[in-house]
Amino acid sequence: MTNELVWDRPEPPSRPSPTPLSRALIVRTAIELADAGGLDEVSLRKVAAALNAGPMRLYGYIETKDELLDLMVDEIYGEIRPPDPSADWRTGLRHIAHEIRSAAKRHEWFVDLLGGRPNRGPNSLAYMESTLAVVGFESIDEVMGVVGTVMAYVYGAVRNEITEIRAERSSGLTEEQWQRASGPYIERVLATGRYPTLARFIYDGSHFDPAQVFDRGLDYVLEGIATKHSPGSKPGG
Amino acid sequence: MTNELVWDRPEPPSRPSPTPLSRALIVRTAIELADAGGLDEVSLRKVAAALNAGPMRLYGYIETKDELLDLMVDEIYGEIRPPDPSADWRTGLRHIAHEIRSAAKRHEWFVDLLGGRPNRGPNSLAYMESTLAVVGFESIDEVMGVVGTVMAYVYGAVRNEITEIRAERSSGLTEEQWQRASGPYIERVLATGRYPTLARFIYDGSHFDPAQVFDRGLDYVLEGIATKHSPGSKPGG
DNA sequence: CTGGCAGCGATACAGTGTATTGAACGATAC
DNA sequence: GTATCGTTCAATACACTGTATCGCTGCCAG
Repeated sequence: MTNELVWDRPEPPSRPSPTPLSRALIVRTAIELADAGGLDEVSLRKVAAALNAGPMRLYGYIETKDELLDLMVDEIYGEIRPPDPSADWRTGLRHIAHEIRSAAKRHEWFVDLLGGRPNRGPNSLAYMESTLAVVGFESIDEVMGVVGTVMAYVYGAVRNEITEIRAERSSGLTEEQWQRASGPYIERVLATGRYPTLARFIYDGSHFDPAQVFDRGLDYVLEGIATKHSPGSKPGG
Repeated sequence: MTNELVWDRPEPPSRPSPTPLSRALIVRTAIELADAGGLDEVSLRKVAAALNAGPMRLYGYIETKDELLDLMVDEIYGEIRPPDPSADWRTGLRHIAHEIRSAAKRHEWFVDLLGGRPNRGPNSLAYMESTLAVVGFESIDEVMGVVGTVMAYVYGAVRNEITEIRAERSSGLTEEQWQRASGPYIERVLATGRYPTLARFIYDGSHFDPAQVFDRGLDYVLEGIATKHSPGSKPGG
């Protein structure tokens, strides 16, 4: 008994010449999806679909989803241009801080993944290398303290900035507008008089360019380091 | 036709006097679960199960899971003791920084939620109020810049510290041990000679008490602020 | 032509947040 | 005392996640 309707099978069962895949291609696709729609758009099914593949196919190139995320982070580290090696520590660190900030603005999801787990990819290591190298004190411990402090500030500041951008986007309002006009809740709370300083800030504070805010904070940090390491107070002392 | 086996229904269909619930109780339970096993243990089903309830019952008290997370964060803010209002700005900010750090060590998940979305709960607002109030410069803009900088540093530093603790716990090794002995990967990479400073740090760096590292960085930041606002350089100028 | 093999798809499973549905209860109206 | 109503909860269902397993398919070695 010959089976009927053999001629309109859903697809010719022969392979439809699957797109060739590679780690790099998968990572690039995932980054594009994340840039467009945030980390929520990076699921193995969605990434695979964007590559005309089934979800399981990715496991031939990637151990686990976390590994994919690590690769994405390392890829972004690769976008960060190292400072001029001849630069002094201050301009070098400032350069790196700005690089991180602008990378995070290009890829907002970057900051969601940054502190999450230690990163040991090649680009990440190169980034750490050039960052440590630009600080020229002799004591390696001091170098680490300085770099760690600047990086902690950069990371926290960028995270705050991105969070604010997202809140504005999702509410369609500027933070300033939001704070002034936001649902009756904040108004009511402030009207209780229990938060006088906060109220003063919200009503009277002028809101600067985020880049300026970032730079001012960075200046505080760098100035503090310079003060503690000024000529005369030898490093290591 | 009488139904057979009516007597051994899975449960007497009358209500087994369900535990009375409340927002506060739900939040407390969720925090306990998170403290014990991280945010992964906070799913609506697990929280509900810990309260002998079905998952959907929580929705009578909570709009969405994100709201639960917000409530958890606000609860932790409530644990932070405000600084002595008579303290000068420097000791006040230092106090708050330490409070945040110790709260994050008690509740490691705290840092995962911190920068995620704006927090407007009552405890969070009270925390912001007392933080802003402790900085006594006259220009509200300057206060904001100072507080924002310190908080960015604190947030980034705490996050790094918690991340390191987690990595150590999951590998069973100290970061130092890990770096020195870790799988051949790091060794091999360092052996390429492309990361001389990094190698020097890993091999020669002495690893301090995390609390000391935190304080040193905090001192950098506070010192920088003090320098820029030293008597003579009037605030607002 | 026949076997193994490698790569890939389909299926399956346990878990998630949440919408919908329906059943049981207490209180209220007659 | 009975009927109805509204509230409160549990059960079910849905779309989605990451991933283990399995079985098919086409290619290459013999």
